[in-house]
Amino acid sequence: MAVRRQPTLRDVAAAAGVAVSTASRALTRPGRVNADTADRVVAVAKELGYIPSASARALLSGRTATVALVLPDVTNPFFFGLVRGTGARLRESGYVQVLADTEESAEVELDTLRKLRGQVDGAVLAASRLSDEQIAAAAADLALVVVNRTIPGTPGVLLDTAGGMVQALEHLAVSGHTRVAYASGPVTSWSDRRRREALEPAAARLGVELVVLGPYAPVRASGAQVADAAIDAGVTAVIAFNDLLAFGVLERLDARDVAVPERMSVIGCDDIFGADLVRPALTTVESPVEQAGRMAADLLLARLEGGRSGDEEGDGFDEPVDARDAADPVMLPTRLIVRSSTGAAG
Amino acid sequence: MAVRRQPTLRDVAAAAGVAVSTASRALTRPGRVNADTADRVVAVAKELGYIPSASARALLSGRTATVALVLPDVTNPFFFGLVRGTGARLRESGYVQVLADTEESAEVELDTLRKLRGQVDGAVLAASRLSDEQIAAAAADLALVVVNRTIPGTPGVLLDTAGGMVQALEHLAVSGHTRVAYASGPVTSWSDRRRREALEPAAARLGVELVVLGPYAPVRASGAQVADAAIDAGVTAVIAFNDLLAFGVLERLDARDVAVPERMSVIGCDDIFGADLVRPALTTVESPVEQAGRMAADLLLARLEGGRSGDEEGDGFDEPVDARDAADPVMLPTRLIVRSSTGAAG
DNA sequence: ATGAAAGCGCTAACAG
DNA sequence: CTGTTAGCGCTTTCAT
Repeated sequence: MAVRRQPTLRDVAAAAGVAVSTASRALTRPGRVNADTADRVVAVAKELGYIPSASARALLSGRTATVALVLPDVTNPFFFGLVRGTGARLRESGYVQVLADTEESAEVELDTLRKLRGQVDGAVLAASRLSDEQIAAAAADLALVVVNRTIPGTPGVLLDTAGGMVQALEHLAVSGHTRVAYASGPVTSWSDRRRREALEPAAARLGVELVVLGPYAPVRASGAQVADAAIDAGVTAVIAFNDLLAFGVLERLDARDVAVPERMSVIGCDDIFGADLVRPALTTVESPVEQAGRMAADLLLARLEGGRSGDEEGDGFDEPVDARDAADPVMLPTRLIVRSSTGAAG
Repeated sequence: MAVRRQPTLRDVAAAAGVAVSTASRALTRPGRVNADTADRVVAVAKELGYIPSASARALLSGRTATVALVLPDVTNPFFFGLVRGTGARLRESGYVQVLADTEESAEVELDTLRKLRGQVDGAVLAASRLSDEQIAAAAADLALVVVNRTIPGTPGVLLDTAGGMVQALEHLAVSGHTRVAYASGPVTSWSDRRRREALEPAAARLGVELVVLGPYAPVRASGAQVADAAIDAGVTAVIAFNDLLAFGVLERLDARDVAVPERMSVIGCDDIFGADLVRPALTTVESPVEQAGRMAADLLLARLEGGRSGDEEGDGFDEPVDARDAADPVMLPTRLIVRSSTGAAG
């Protein structure tokens, strides 16, 4: 501890016998200065353990080389791939990634976004709990990219879990299931709505009766209700909103001595850690989350590095809308992973 | 997008018809300014959507109100509690927590620490991959608290997993096991060394033969080797370095048709997500990780808020060592959670 | 090629 | 109680 005072550029310049401006150039633009001088400055800087002050640089340039990834819950396994994907891509471009956990609270999320403004150059917003309007408002103050949301004017990347669920339904239909339940997630979930909208016509097409259960909180504990409701409904298969819920379903079915998959097939979504660990192993929909993270970071960096919207001295007139702002969000395909929790209709 | 220019304090002051210094005081020290003036400034600030620049404030004060939690792998379930604990405690004190993932690499960790200097007021270093010397050196430049490491002069908090493992051994001994394997973790692991040092005398005391296997990479894939080695060694129980490894052991035993716990008992460590999900459910050592996080944050905040070591103009003489620097690190107790993967000796 | 000086947004003296 | 001034560490004109 007992942190010692950091050497500043002035110290380096003094020690090297040059002006601060020269030292600055030597360190940031080695080409624009005498080679010998540059070498000496660099040597001195290293010797002194000089590290440029991020605050000072940020104050001057307005850029922090830092990007935030804002998540409702860092410990949700679903986001792991996202963290890796954005992190990798950002590091490649010399950015530092910071993670912000909003604890599933819109209020905390809003507050975080406010504090972040000025601290970071931009943010990737995943599974936001905010309304479209709130996000749009926030996007006016901070470069934003959303994941699994469509906000007009804000770039985003989408995971087509609805498509994966349709694959799941097809898989069940082929196995002879004619009555299948979908255990839906939170009413506020954009993904959930999309899935129901995709499952209904698919069920009709496949000649399968679809029973929509719920909504349920997408956690393990809700699985018991789902399992009971599914048995009541007389279905032979359940598709759960996510793997956590599916885990709970498996537990409850086990407790009630309902054999899986003989009497009930179970399908989850996300392929989180543990899906292949439970017995029977869970059939689930896998999303290219890491790729989604990389793409989200790409979109953000494109804004940051590219079209710097230099509206200094804005005089009240609205800026023309950037053409790319209107671009459709990227949609990434998902796929069904078949494991032993699904089988022929009982 | 199309981020608009942020209003500065100058804008606020101008709009309120006061000097910037007055505006500054009104916003930060409402007491030291005329109430009416203060109200007006605050109103104007809100209306303009003024947000103080973190960079400017940091540049001036040298403090960023930000603390980093540095982890080898954010997606390792073991760290979840830590993230929550430090996060909660830091938020209480108005600090922002940023997570840095070092990808299990000493090099990245060192680099991260370098970049962090100046960006954050301090850092909590968990499961560092650095040498004691490297950590000590880093601690000279940045307020540091370590978790599960003992670095002279650097405060830390320890999880007594070694104690938990002794409990595990006792549990096995009571169940009649007389020959037990410990599947050890990475050679660089401080915890692993402590555990072996604690298990050996405990085994002698309990009249149990202890077979140390390994070292193994603490991942699921290594579990197969562990299981095979345990069977070879003729033990009736395995204590694994962590749950991930134990999961792998369970898988392999299942594949080889070795009944658990009838022919082999299995114990893990950490009680990560999934430990109660696998079949049979895993007996494991649970650590108060969240509490550890809270304590680590406490220690760091104490340094940050308290004894500001103001060694301006250091003249070459060493600072006297702060008394607290030498304090023994806090040690937190752990406990065994018995589930169905352990039973009487086969 | 290099130095001097201005200024990013803010706070902390120091006057008034 | 409030305005003026200086300066945090750095980059960037503008001279030289």
